[in-house]
Amino acid sequence: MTPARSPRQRLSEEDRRTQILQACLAVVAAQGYARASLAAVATQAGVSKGLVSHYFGGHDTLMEQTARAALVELRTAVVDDLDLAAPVPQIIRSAVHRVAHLPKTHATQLAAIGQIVLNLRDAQGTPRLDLDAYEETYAGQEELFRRGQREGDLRQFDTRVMAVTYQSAVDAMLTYLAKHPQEDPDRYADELTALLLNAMRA
Amino acid sequence: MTPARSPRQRLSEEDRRTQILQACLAVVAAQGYARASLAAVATQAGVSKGLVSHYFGGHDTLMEQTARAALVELRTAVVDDLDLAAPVPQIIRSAVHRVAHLPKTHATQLAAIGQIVLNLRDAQGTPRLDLDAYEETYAGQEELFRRGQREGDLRQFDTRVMAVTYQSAVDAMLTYLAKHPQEDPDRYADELTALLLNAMRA
Amino acid sequence: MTPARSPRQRLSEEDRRTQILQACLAVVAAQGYARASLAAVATQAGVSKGLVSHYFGGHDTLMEQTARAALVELRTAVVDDLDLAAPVPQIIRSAVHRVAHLPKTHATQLAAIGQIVLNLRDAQGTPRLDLDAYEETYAGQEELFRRGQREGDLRQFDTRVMAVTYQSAVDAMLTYLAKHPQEDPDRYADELTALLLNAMRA
Amino acid sequence: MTPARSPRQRLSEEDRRTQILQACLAVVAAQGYARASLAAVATQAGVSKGLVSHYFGGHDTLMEQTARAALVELRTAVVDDLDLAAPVPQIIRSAVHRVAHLPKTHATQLAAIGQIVLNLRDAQGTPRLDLDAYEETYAGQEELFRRGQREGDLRQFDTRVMAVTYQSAVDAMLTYLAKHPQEDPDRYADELTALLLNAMRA
DNA sequence: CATGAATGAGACTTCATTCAT
DNA sequence: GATGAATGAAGTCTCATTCAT
Repeated sequence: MTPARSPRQRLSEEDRRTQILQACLAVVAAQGYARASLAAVATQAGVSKGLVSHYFGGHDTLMEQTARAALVELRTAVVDDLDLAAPVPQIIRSAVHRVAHLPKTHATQLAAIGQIVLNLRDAQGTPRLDLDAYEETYAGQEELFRRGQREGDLRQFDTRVMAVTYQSAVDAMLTYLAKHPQEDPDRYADELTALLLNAMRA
Repeated sequence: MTPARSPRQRLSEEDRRTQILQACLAVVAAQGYARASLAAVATQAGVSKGLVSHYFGGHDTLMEQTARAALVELRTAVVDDLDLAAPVPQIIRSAVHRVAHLPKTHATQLAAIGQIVLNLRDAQGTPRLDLDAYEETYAGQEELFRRGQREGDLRQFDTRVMAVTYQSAVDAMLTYLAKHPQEDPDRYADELTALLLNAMRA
Repeated sequence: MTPARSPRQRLSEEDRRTQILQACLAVVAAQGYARASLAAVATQAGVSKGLVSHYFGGHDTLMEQTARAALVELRTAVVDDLDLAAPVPQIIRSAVHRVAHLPKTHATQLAAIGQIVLNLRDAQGTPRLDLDAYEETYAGQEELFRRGQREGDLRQFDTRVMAVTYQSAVDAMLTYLAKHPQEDPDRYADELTALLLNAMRA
Repeated sequence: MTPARSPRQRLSEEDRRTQILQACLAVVAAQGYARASLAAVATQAGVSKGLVSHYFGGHDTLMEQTARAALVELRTAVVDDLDLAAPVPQIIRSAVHRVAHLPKTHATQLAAIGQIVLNLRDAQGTPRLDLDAYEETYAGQEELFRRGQREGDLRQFDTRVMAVTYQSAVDAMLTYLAKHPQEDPDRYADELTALLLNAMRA
């Protein structure tokens, strides 16, 4: 919680940034967005408040970059090594299983992203990290679904509604497994895959 | 934004409380949790800051009561007049359609509840309005699903996973329709009902 | 602590004033000057805040009148029935004994007066209930001492220093007995009288 | 009243703390406890409100530390260089004379301590700086008196009553000299010493 | 006469941000 | 480059006071 603090260590800019981003991630996940003051982040990182401002310009920028960095970590964990040439049902099954393990391996990232996305706003009060990230995701999934339909693995359905539903089911699995750590992720993933493919398969 | 302000109007305690709760709901939905200061709420309601403190004791109590009041409004809008004796698939279809219309009729309630639930925390930093409300909801839905299975309308499946998934699909519909107001709620509801019943039906 | 409250009782102005003064006395003595808000006094008296303002004009006036009323009660308790024609040493002995019993019978008055005298100030920050009351007291005592000197009961000494010292010794007895309720007031009074007369007597 | 304010002067923590404590002492002595808000203290010290909170954590802590610091100053002024091996009557004479000069040299400390001790209370409303300091003082004086009795300089008397009375007489001298600056402290001290020793001496 | 709803000033406190060192 | 002392702008909350009923 309060890492050692050797005074005046000099690090490269790159190292400093990741050090501070990780600290911010940890504080937001543990304490919530409102309590993640610059002072709290600086303490967690073992640096001075001034340094945080210096590297990230200010509070909001730090939060935004923290969210983006966490999102990259999640994407990598899910997509890495996924065989995108495989039949669509198999891709779905693999992806769902990978996501099911995120709460155990990337709990802080999941928690922090939620906090930041929902709370970070611009001067007018509108959300700053709009869910356009989702739009991107939906498009990719629709394309996947359409390939499955073309290849005869999936039946005909509205790919947009399915993409939204699919994404939501996966998100819900995350929330549920995060709140119920004793559940077996793979069992849930199996059930969910069956449910989804039952709805999709030709 | 700044409603007329006739000086020193006297209202009953009941009226004042609902007036302030509505104002809080509006501000949280429009500006986000962090910007919903007592000052902002008071301005929106057209009353003094002191009055808000007087009636709600403090910031956190106001937020909690706002969330609870909004939740009651949503529940009423969905459950009211629903024929609970009907066959389960028909109940599901009706409920999904009603929920689909919430973004148009109860957008502020939906937005505000999300903000408050995610942000309101106690002194230790743990969420204060835990999602135990969900647990309650899941239990009710599982019971419904089991009745459908007994009556032969639904096939056998894990009712807990299905409840989580069902709820998430409905929530996602809400989010999606809120962000895409040009979509036809009933069309989406039809599609989603088909998808869900396809996964459930015997 | 929270007296019964029959709504809208109508009392004469005189009764209302004493009712409120007593309540103020009690609150100041028990909670201290800073906590004796008009609201606290009104609650203690079982009346509305508005009524307190109405009868006393405001916070400071109420405090001043409370102190004056308490002082009158104390003076009466000490001086009443005192045989002012008796030899001076005897008067002193009687007065000291009476004062020694005040902490048991007039504890609230003693506590409240101290609080108010020390805290009540005018707009410039200077004490408002100046200790001119003491000046009056000193003058009376000096006169008494001089009579004793004329009558040969007391030796020659600086009557002003003696008056100040005498008053302080009596005040200290009050404080001491208030903090040590198990002490016997009459024993202390005997000792103090002996001590004082030893310093004064011819 | 409003000292010069060079922007952003940087001081060591130690210097800042004493600077703020001195400012608090001055404001409490001049304006009274109730008017010694953090804002008033900060203005007097020529620093921002935030800094006062930062160094002292809060209002009550600041007041307590101010009182303690002032008490140390007073003790030092009285006890320093006092020949504790001298005969008891001579010690008393010296101490009384020193105390008699405090109103001229330490008026603010005297006034501020009185204010703070009487007003600072904890959450339950009970005094926070209890007069246990007095208990300590009484014990020390009783010991001194007993030595005088053993050595034959003082006659037999109740040392506790004498200690309370002695302390009160000295306190009263302080109050009196503070209110009558034209009085000669040494003359008063001479008179008081004579009076006290008359009561004590064998 | 009496109430208590309502206001508004001001207190304390927390932080993001700046800047002298 | 790095620190942390210092500022100043909110924000929450408390009350004395006013006034419609």
